[in-house]
Amino acid sequence: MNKVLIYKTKDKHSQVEVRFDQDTVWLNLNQIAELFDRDKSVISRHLGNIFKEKELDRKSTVAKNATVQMEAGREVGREIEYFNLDAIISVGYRVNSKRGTQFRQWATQRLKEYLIQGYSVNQKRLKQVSENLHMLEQTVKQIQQTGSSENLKLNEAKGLLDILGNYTRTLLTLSRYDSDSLETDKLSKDITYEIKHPEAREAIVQLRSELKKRKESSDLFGNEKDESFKGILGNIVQTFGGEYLYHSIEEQAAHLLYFIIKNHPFSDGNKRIGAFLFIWFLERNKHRLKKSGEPKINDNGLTALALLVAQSDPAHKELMIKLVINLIVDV
DNA sequence: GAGGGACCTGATCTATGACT
DNA sequence: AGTCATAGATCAGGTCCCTC
Repeated sequence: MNKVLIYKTKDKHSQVEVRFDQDTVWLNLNQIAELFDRDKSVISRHLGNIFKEKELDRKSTVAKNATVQMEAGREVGREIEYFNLDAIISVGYRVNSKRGTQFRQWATQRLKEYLIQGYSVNQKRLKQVSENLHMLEQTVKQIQQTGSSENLKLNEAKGLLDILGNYTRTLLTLSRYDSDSLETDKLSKDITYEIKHPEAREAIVQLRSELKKRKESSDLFGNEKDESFKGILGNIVQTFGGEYLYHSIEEQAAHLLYFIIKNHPFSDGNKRIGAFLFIWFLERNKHRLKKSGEPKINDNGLTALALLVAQSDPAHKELMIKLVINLIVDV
């Protein structure tokens, strides 16, 4: 949830863009300076004192936000500190200006309206997203059942793309897939196998020789174009503060599938390798792939997923990742 | 104590030239 | 041609010092 409103001072001489997010408002140093009609050095000093005197906790009132802005005719990405309403109000008392009082009244009123409006919009969107996602999952499952005995042929794959395309278009009309809709407590955090390049490489070599026997692979199959495959694996297992950035087996597997298909690290066979390593990785982690004796995802389901990922818009990466996770997560 | 100007530091980008 | 290092420009955020 993130919304920007414009606050205009009563004399209309200045206006400030105010970000509403997580039940509070956020302003950066320059905006606070503009708001209270004081030099930014004054605001900086007041904020310093507020935190030094422990009137407020810096950690809970300051957020760094990556912003891209125009500077001297070029785009510059910066991490700018934003201060929440508590910090702004504290500064307002210290600068003792009329502007401070006016702003507090305005912000409190807007915040109230925003919370009421934001809640109803969010409820509506959540319902829509869950309905659409359910339909998409059902489609993939249906395809698995109807084609379980034989591999999907090219024309079937094309038809599948059309079907999936329709559902994805519906989904894409939503402004953003809600990041909170996945129940993360159902994910398997017990990652016993960390994927490594030499072993993954060896698995691909075996896959190639199998496919070669069946004359289903070219000489370029599984040939690493550059260092990008290593980069993908590094990305999957990256850590922050001693913990995996992708905390669960499902998240790591889904990202593995997605990155291999979308980044094309191999000269040929990216979709097949992506799908193969996806299953291989889940098996190495002893992830339960079977539900009441039946595989949660079979070859054709996997083919459908690989094709769907391949034709998806990179802007909807998170949606694709969540779809993959939803199909393998224990429910 | 509050306010403001001058100045410093760090981050990020572009332009440029040397090198492979 | 592509990569890398460096300088310069610009801005955010902070400190120092002086004035009121």
